Amino acid sequence: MDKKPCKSEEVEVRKGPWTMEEDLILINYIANHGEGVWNSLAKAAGLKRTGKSCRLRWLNYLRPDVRRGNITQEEQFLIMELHAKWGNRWSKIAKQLPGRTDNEIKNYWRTRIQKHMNKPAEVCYSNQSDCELLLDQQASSSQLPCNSTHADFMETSYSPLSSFNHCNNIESFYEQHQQQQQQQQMMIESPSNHEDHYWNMEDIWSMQILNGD
DNA sequence: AAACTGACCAACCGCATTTGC
DNA sequence: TGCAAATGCGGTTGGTCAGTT
Repeated sequence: MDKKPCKSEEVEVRKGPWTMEEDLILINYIANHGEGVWNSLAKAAGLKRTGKSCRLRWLNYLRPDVRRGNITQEEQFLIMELHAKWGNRWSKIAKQLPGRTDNEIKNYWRTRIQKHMNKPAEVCYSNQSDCELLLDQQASSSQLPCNSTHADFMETSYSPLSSFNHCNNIESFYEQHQQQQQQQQMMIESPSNHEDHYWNMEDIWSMQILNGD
């Protein structure tokens, strides 16, 4: 992997995708010591990552309350509403969608919504009334009435995943996790040429399921 | 089957803000 | 009050994969 020597001290800094081992170390460390003070956390945990990288990994992927899976129509509706109100304030928008990260919303906006907005035939809102028109169109095709509020959505359609209790039996989880991966590997008979062990979305989901959801 | 293309998303980078001394 | 370090945020990049030619 890409490694750069640091200016002041010759410390290796890992970049690129996180391995399962690194994730395990980070989860374990935070389970025991809590999050925060990321630079010293990274050092204390023995991770060759920057504090920034650890924080990002934790917030966007490893946090137990991160909600994976497709953005629902109701969430899309809410994102569009909030973006019309606040612009590219992704973290602010993300706070209104529990379990979703600013990075995820930002990516979603750019790859899905913005793409459609650029099409000339579609409504591109430049003011509030245009936006409301678009939102009404969205809402009419969803389960929520067009005058639904954020609170309506939250009460009716959002059910947060129960947090996994990562303090307790994380080691046994990993044993199960690895066994599952091996079984899946055998089933699909796909040659694995990765030297590192990478996580995928399903791993995180199964983590939450295994821990009592 | 191979090459190409576009969509998606994890992770990095740089800058702004906050915090602690 | 000023400075350095830590943190937070938004923009961007690069890798992967699925679909198409």
